[in-house]
Amino acid sequence: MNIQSRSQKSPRTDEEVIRSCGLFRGLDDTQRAVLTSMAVRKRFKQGTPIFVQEEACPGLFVVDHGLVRVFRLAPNGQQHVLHLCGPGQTFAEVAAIGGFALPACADAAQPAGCVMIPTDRLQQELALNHQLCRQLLTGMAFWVRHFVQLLEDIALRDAMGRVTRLLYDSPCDASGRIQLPGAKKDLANHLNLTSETFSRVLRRLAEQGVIEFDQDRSVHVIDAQQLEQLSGQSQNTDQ
Amino acid sequence: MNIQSRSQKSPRTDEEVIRSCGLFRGLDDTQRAVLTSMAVRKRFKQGTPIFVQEEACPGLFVVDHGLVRVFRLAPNGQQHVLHLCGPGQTFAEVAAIGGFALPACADAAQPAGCVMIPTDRLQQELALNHQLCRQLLTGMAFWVRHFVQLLEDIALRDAMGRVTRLLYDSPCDASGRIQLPGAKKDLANHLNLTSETFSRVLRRLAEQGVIEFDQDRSVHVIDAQQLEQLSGQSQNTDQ
DNA sequence: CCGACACCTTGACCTAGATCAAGCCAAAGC
DNA sequence: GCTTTGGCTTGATCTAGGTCAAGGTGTCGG
Repeated sequence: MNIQSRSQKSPRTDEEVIRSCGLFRGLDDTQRAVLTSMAVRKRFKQGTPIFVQEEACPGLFVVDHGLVRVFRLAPNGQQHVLHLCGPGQTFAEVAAIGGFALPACADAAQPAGCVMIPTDRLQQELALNHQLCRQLLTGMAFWVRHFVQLLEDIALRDAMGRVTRLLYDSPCDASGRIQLPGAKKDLANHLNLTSETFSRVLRRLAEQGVIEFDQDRSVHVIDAQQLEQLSGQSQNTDQ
Repeated sequence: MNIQSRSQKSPRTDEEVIRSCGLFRGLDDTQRAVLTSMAVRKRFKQGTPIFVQEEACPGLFVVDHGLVRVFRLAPNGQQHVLHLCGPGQTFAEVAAIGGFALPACADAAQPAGCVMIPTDRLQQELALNHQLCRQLLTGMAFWVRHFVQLLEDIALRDAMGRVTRLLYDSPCDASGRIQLPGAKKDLANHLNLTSETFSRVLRRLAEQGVIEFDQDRSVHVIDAQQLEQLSGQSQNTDQ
């Protein structure tokens, strides 16, 4: 529900991709040039694994286009989607910066192109570059806050609360149309729900006239006010 | 289950407290001296609030002695315990470093003494001190990893899995005795369980001969092997 | 010593959401 | 074109864990 007019032109230069990236916002041109000079292009077909957890971290990835699914694999095979990364977002930053093994797996949920900054070069640069260090430190702090939020959602909200919050936080165009990022099953999993429950909750919202489905798999928000209200509260307090 | 012989002498100097702190491990003496020079002592009686979420962050806290409960308050009054901080642990680091409002509340679960490094002075220092910056960056990365772990636990494990993992990760003395940190209700809440469920799971473990209760509210691990096995797997796969 | 109170335990229920199963539809492969 | 495959919906059922209620126990203040 954050109005956003984005026209994604796919083939961008490495420098453009890095500039579009929130984690690097605040760096000046020279700083960005340094990063750009280290950058390596990576391209992944839909469904291909990008890396698996416990491996050494190859580098910090910035998504140019497509969609990357970052998920944690439990010993029994269950998985939990930690993050769906679209253009401008980063993944594997934590391991690249902290210098430890990858805590999660990633694959391409849609055909994806990324810019990668190799771990060792990043580390070299961090050892010298104070401004970059500070920038990433702030970025990391935001990242922790994000996870605290996610934890709260999963711990304190019911299914309806989680879904409405997802919708409320999703970018939409001026007419209130939301393009869901990725498959519903992945979104559901990210919210720690089954796709069945996710589906049922959406139906319930449609029945209550809060949303409508468009033909092209997107969601149209009718009653933004009620959506906000539902997403603001945790647990079911209505009626 | 990590054997640990710690004899906690309560009245420590600020410098000692800061040295004992994991987040600052890796700093040399001069660096630590800088931090020490900024430090402010804080003392809290049991039950008193230390700060509430949404407020500006007063500083980065390091626990000297006692126990601090960091929790997130939902609009409807429910709360979720994010962290129980004992000696040597930090809290409010994220907001102090990132420079934003506090994402959670804190109060003293037991009478507690802390060393606080005020936000503004920390920020000043971060602007200049590259080594400190790098150190905290690594610390932050570990912190994110910790939260990912926590998320996985809550999302992917059942009650038994979460409790056994808590026990397995808790420090014990040489004879396998674990002193539970804080009240059971807080521990249970941290695991996103009710105290009732927590209680039942412990009883079940006792019935299976994995643990025993000591008179002094501590837990004695009998069958460490089985505990490890139970804590290693997610979801119930036995029998 | 006697409440008062907060924590913990235990039992009896109850519900949100998982699981199972069936069917639909669109894209992909042949 | 037909078949396969994978995602999505929907209904019927099951269950882990929450909720409610009733003690039990330890601690504190008087």
